[in-house]
Amino acid sequence: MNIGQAAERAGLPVKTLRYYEEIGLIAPDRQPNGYRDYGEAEVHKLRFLQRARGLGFSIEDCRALLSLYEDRNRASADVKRLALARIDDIDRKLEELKGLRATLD
Amino acid sequence: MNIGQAAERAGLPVKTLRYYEEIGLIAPDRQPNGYRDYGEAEVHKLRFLQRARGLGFSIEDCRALLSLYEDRNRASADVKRLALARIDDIDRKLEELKGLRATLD
DNA sequence: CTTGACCCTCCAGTAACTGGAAGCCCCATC
DNA sequence: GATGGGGCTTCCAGTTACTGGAGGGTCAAG
Repeated sequence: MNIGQAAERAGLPVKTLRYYEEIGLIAPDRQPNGYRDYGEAEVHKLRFLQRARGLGFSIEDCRALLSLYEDRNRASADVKRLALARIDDIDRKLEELKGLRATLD
Repeated sequence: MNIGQAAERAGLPVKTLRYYEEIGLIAPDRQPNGYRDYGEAEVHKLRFLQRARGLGFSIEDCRALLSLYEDRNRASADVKRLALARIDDIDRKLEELKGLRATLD
């Protein structure tokens, strides 16, 4: 699918998808006419990025999270450690959000 | 207190505190020697900023949240609407975080 | 065969820091 | 009272993660 539809489905601006390709995060195929060609897998990852970025994870965090996501079958110690660390981050963020919400409420 | 201690207590780099002053977010007094002088109220707000920024709220969001925080007694319709919108944001973020956590888990 | 909505690249600008140079302030120690 | 170190000041340049815009190609519809 073209970049516009992929962007729409991921909830991200077209510009951001091009930027993600530039930095080597999500590299879609190209159609014969030069247009980027996104598949379901790409859209899935883009959605993941959209959420993670919105929650304050850096691009480099996301790159690591994505590699996790891709190699979920590979169970290296590194990958496990990373996953656990991220889950800790997330739990901390959850607590913070709850606190923020309570303050506002 | 000096900027170093305030930064330490807020969990933010010294540079960031100076930046926040520059953009008019948190403006501490000055000591006779020209050093910035942070009080408890400032530290409190800085901690709030630290958390909200880490959760992906923009500086402008934070500026609004802070004004909310300061005028919590003033109950204008605007302020209420803003608070409710932010709580919605937070609830959405909470859901997203839970989803992310589940994926990783 | 033109018009409008897409798409492409490239380059410049913005948001929110981040690092570094050059220099003042303050306290401790020789 | 000079001196050394750590923390403070301003200013300016660099980085990250986009964002906007110019200039131009592509494609389906009329």
